[in-house]
Amino acid sequence: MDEEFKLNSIAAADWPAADEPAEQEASSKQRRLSPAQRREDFIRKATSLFAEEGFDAGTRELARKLGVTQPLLYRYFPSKDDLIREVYKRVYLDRWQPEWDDMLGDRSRPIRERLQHFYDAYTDAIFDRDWIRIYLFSGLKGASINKWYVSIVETRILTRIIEEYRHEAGLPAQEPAAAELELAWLLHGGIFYYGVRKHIYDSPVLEQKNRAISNALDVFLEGISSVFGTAVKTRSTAIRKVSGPDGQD
Amino acid sequence: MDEEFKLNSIAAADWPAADEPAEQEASSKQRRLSPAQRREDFIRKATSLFAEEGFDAGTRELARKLGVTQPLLYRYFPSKDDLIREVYKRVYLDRWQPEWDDMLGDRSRPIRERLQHFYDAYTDAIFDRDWIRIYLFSGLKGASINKWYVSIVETRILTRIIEEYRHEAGLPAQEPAAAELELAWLLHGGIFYYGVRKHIYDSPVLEQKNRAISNALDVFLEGISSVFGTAVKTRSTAIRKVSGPDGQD
DNA sequence: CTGTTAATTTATCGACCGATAAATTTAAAC
DNA sequence: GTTTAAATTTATCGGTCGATAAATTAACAG
Repeated sequence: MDEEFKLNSIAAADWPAADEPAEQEASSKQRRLSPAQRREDFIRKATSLFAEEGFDAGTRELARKLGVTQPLLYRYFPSKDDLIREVYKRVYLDRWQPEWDDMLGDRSRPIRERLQHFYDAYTDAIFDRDWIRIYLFSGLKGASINKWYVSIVETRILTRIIEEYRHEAGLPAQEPAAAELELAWLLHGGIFYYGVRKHIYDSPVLEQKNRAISNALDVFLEGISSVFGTAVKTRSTAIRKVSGPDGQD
Repeated sequence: MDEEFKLNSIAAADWPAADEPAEQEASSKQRRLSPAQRREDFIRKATSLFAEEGFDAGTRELARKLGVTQPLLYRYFPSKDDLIREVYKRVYLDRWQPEWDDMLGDRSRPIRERLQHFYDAYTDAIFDRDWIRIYLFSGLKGASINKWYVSIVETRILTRIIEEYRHEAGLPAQEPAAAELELAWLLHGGIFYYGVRKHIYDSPVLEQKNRAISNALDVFLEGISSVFGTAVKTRSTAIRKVSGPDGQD
């Protein structure tokens, strides 16, 4: 892997000049856009097109969606692969919120609360049809940025979850063991799969996402404490019993 | 969805006649194969090719891998889509083991043991590069057989897990609530994601699959019993009872 | 060996793909 | 209004795709 990626690289629209002539507003009758705006439109529409049909979707269809002709693409991107790379960056890099890094490590709050806040926010960002489909498409394609992101999840999220759990449980601090990391993957993958079912399989999921997360965290934290051999105050406030949406059971 | 699927439809090689002239063995110098054998080879190679490159992989590349020319494909399949459908059937239908259906419902054994046996066997069958990649490719494509399979998982596996858990925990029998099913999805998705990491992301996973499953089941069963409000004998290697915060509040 | 059947190949079609070059048109500068 | 730069379109190329028709050739029956 000889590519380098950086989270939140403000790579947005900093090409020719996105702020000179009062930045033309998106009038529908506008026949020409500023290069920055046009480029932005290409990336945006390409993201949703590739998300739906995969990266084999044609450049002509993309141009048609933008109301322009196909060769225009090549004034803004040297090749289709370059466009794809821009889409990658937009999807993978620009959605990571820096505060997530601190969120999990804030020991002034109980871990149960931190995890709930984190996964609520994190899934708000990535349980998005475009994001999750492009994530899997790029994974199937073996894109290096996908493997890079997986390692980010492991170091920035899962390792930290285990570390913070161990701390709150009064266990000695240490590098998380492989089996512990695997348990964190169980939680993370289980939550992630909620998004897969919703956006890839188009399958019905429990409507209230935050409730699904809350129950998942309860099960995980309760369960992990017995497996690890030490209990931790975990339960969130209300839920005493899992039940249907209207609580009838 | 106007298609119908059936698990374990012995759809293997029952086309023209797969058993007449002593069924030619796969000699490398053989220039012509029996139609049944040729068709079988097409499906097999197509499975691995589509698994690697997606269903957009070309028919010429497929033929090349078989050492034949591309138009020959069309003597065995009316169209590429028909070939893809055959691959679907092979991957989705022929791998389901009928005994799995009973495995989960055998109340003469504790649920912990049943779940371990089931997931060991189930993942032996589906944590296969071809299977899991075609599963996701077809999901992204919106193939009806994929949606059908998801519903099979829900009715044949997840619903049963909840029912059996409730039974063993002494809870009243009832249709699993949506939130309960969602928790079963958490376990199932978490385990499934192990295969995704391994075969889609090509990411390192805990070597001993059965240990990952064992830990996952410990966490799940211990956790769910505190969330459901009733404990169940779960641990594989008998350990003390967890200090479940006794869900009554 | 001869004749027949069918498995396989050769040749090719029309559609679509990503990409390039040249012509055109818009918009802003003067 | 004229000029000028560049955004956009028109035209087109070589390659690949799925698919069809016709020619070939291997295998078997007699």
